[in-house]
Amino acid sequence: MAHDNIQLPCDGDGACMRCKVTPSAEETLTCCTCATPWHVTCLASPPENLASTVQWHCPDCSGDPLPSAAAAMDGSSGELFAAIREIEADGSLTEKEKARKRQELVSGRVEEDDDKEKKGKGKGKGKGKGEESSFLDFLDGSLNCSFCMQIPERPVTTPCGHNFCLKCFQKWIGQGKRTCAKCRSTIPPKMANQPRINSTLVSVIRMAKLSKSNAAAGPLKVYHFVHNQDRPDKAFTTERAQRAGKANAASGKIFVTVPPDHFGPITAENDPARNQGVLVGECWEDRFECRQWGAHLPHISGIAGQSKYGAQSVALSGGYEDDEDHGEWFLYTGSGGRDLSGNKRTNKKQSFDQTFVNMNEALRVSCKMGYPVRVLLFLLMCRSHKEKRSSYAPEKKGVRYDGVYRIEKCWRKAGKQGFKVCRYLFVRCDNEPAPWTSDEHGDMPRPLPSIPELKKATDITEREESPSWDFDEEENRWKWKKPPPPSKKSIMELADPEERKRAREAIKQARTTSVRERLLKEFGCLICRDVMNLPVTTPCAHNFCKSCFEGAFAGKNTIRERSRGGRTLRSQKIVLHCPSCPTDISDFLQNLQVNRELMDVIETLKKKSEENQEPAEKELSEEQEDESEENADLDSGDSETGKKTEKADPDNNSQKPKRGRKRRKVGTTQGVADKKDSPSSPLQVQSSDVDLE
DNA sequence: CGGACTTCGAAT
DNA sequence: ATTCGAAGTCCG
Repeated sequence: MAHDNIQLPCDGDGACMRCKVTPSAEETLTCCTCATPWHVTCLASPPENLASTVQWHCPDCSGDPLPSAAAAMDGSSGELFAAIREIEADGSLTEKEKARKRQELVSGRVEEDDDKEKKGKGKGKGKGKGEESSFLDFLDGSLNCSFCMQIPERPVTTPCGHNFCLKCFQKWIGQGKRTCAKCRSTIPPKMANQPRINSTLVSVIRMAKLSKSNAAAGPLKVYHFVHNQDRPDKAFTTERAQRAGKANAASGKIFVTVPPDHFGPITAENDPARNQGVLVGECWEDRFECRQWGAHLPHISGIAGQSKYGAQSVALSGGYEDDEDHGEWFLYTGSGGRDLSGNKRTNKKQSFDQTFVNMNEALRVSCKMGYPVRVLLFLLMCRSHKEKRSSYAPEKKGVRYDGVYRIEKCWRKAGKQGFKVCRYLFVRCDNEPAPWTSDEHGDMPRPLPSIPELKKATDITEREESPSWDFDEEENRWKWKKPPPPSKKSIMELADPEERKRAREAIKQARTTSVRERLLKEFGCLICRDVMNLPVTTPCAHNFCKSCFEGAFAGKNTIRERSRGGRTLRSQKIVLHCPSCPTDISDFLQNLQVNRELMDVIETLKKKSEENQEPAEKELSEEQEDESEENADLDSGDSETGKKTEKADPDNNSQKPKRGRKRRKVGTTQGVADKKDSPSSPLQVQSSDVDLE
């Protein structure tokens, strides 16, 4: 569809997008502003002499940007181009350095010193060179933002399937550019005005960052607590549950090994399935899934706790009109005081005073003791659907773990409805940065905010003794200064040999399935639920297999012929909604581009998981040896669990050239011996269930 | 949009 | 044993 008068650069593979030929070096001209290669012979007005070749601007950079934007920017863009030219002319810089400097200019960010940000803010974790390189190895540079050449921060994806940092992208747009910096496709105005963060890519990057620590993970430590192992992997799987709503579902298996009365962050040693713990910013579809990862156990109640012991977590959902959320700190309202008799689970009306009993008292105990309280935020319940959503607002609905907070004070006051409510001041105290910041470090102790309502408060409670969870000045991090309260549950459960046995099984199972599970969780197509094949990213930042996405609109035209009385009138555009949200994506559908960068990463991960398969099996067999006396009943017991097995693998494999096979020929004889046709693991049940949605 | 229906853990 | 809770879904 390329018209002759449209100028196009070379694509990511170096082929001219106009004539489809890959030009030789002599025939390639590189723009000195944006560093994009162009095919000389396809240019409408190629440079006339050598001098102008050296400092050549491509048609996109030399021409005026959008008139309105150019007017708004006035003379500054001229200065910018001059500065960029200067960088390009500097022979002492490598290409990468030039790219970085260009990006600094465009983004307005000035970093005098490369290492500065890496060294600052101690935190012991040290984003040293080693970690960085393994991180890059893993992603193989395929996701790098074209502006800054780094792993994209807050990645956004253009409809043409290219990924950039949100900030870099916005600066580019701010310069009046309306074409993709990589392929020169036009960027639709909606994307330009309101780029959405691609949360799947965020997950990719997070996984990549963790890959090193996971790879180095040693043998599993003794679990502390495991229960509900006979439950399904996912809540809401039975037919009955589907009929009656999600509340009917048996809540799923608990994946982490913390006791239900565990305080504070959930760390890697209690996460045998992933060996990463529950990370700040982790999101779940609903409260069932959140519960399975141990973050907030009650399925309905907003507060997890015991009145004599303390509260472990709270859910912040905006269900109480008196709540105020300021991010790093917020005011929380206690429970009770509402008449929920019968089935009025949604009654918002207060009909009597709240007192410090039950869960409210549990929160007060945590306040007095200075325990860390996990905070779960219900997304899209605090923020209205209607208000213009910022780039930072997650596009998914669900629950997000925001880290641990301390309750610095609590009191009672008259609520908006006249009845007294219990109030709690939560202040963040987590070693990981909050999901909404780009900080490298977690919280530092901060002064308490001033709370006007305290003047009218009664029953004010403050901490008297020193807090259990506090900031350690020497280590520069939050930690338990006093031992956390001992779990009252775990000891009992550990004493039960039956539980122990099941726990071991669960851990084994978790290990063998974890890679695949994570792939599925992070890269599942929102339609087929399998790992994405040929991923496409919508402008609203949702990801699907190309075929699923197209399938969803099969038979629907984007243009409707309006006819009345036999006469054809003007054609009218049809609005087609994204399968995951109400965004109109009919324009995007017209020219569907695969997110090849994302696809590459998925391929890498798939390969990696194949390679991991063998070591995992080996470890499994070792473990089976040392508990062989228990093995007899293992196989018989498990067979009825109609688990959702991943059936799509054979299909996928058959479509792709089998690189894995080729590589394996190195150690053929041994490889064949190791490789069984069907894994012996008991979770490979016959996949009779074609369990769709 | 509001009511009926369901689940699980905790507190009593 | 019984009650209740910052839930989720279907149905009218």
